[in-house]
Amino acid sequence: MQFSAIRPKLLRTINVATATTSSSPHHPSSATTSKRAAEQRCLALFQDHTCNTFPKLAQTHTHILKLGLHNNPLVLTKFASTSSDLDAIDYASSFIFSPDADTRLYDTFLFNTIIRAYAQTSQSKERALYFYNVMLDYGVWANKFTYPFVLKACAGLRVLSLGQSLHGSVVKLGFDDDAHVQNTMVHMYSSCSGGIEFARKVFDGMPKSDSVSWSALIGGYVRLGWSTDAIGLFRKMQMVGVRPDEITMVLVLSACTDLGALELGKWVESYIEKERVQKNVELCNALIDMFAKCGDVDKALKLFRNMSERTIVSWTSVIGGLAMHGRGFEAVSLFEEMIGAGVAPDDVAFIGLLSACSHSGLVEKGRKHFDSMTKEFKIVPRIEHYGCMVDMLCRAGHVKEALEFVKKMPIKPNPIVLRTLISACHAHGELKIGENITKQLIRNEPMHESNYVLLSNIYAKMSHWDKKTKIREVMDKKGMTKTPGSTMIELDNEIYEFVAGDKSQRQYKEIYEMVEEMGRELKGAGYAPTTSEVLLDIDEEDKEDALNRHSEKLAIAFALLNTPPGTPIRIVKNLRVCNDCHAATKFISRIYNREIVVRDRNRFHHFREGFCSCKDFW
DNA sequence: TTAGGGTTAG
Repeated sequence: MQFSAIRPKLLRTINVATATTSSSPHHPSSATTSKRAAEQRCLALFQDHTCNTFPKLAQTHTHILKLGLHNNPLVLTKFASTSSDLDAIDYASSFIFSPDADTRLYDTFLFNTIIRAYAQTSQSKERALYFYNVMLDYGVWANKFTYPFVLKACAGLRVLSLGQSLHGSVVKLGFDDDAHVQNTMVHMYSSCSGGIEFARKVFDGMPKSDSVSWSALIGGYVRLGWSTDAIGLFRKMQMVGVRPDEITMVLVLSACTDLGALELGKWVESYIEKERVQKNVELCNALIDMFAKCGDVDKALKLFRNMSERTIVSWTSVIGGLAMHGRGFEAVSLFEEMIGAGVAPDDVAFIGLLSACSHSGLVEKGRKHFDSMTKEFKIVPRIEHYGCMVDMLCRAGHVKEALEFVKKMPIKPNPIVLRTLISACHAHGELKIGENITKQLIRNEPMHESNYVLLSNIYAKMSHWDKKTKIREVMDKKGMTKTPGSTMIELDNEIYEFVAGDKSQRQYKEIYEMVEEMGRELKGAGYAPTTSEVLLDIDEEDKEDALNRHSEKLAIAFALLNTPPGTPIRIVKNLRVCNDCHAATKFISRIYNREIVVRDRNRFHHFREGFCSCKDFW
């Protein structure tokens, strides 16, 4: 951890502070005011909530100097705690730690105030820890209030070794029996990579746990993607009689969202109603996100319309939800409604909007809003925004323009952008360009499996069969492991997970018979398997067999066997749905007269009567 | 005169 880099910045702000003071006139009346009254006047300045921005704070600073209170501890600490934006906090601390400051005034409360200010701001966790070190350097003792701040900062940085050393200090000073400190320790460990076992250990050793302790642990499980276990923890929490609150419910909903478990999500919603958990904005946002990502975007929209108070997250969740379901027009008009309502869009809202334009082929709208993002809203585009634009141009078939766009981008394209370009080159016949980009990408990312799949597809299209065969050998030689595709389906409050060629289900014989039957019906209806999707070096018949064992097809067969005719089927795939499964699912929706909703890694596909809502662009 | 867990995208 590098803390030394912070000093020069502080010194620079000190110069700014001095310049501001010397240029301002000195009022003789201030000098005659009694010290006590000056202090009161100064503290009153901080009651004004508009004073927490940098320019306002600088103005306040001038006043402080005028009143001769630059070394008053009350004023100093109030000064630091008022700040809420990073520049302002830096400014305040540069003032407090200026070379002429009276170091005898430094106490635990003063440091706690500064550490808290930095720990609460997302980009300044390092500075919180830096000032913790400064505090120790000055020989000022940390108390039980210091550690929740410091541990929180460490959680944000996700550095396990640092957290362990703080844990050591906590034990040494005897604060490890304090409930707040214990809960923050669970949170810290559960946020650090590789720390979940430690979090569990602290949690298990706690004499008493409350909803905060459970939420800290459940949150860790959710962050790791251990959603099923997170739900399991929630059930256990109920069993031991700890009442969940709105934050616990946000986390539980987040786990449902990850699993795509709509029925479970609905149950959680009714639980919230039944238990009268306070439905604040954040909980409503989590509900909206859950419904949108579990396939019921209309319900998400309804909840959104009924909200009395909305934040940018509410708008973004529902806009992103519509985009994901291919309802780009509605997403764009909701975005425009948001601006009309006076809510300023942020960078995330623009990602939702641009991805809506991309998924629905709204190229002109996309260009217009991308332009307004930089010019009107002064948001600097990140690689994700450029990525959306490239994706949008590629889907619309403007491959040449997309290539030009990438060349002109002020930032280096990341592998995601390059893969988008390569897929477009493959789809629109720019094979040579696609091959070159892929080779370059493989040099940068030699262990990324999908780069080889892309190259293999390009060679197949170029009819370079020998080169295509070689790719498999290269992959084997490098010992690359493929992320196994898996599909989940929810049935009677249980979640079933399938992987390719799965035989772990009790029903597996019937499932494979059903897959066979589906295959016969599909062929009769004119479906031809897309065997070029299969990377393995095997003959055509075996390839067909490999496709039939894809996890999506197994899950659909399972659903056809276990649900009444005519009921919709909802499945969740961990990767992008493959070409062949997409084509097959269209046929299945018609032949078996089922609406099939597929959530893949990127978006939703609604299959109905032989068609998909994505109009074959995904 | 200070304290703990949460939501959008990638």
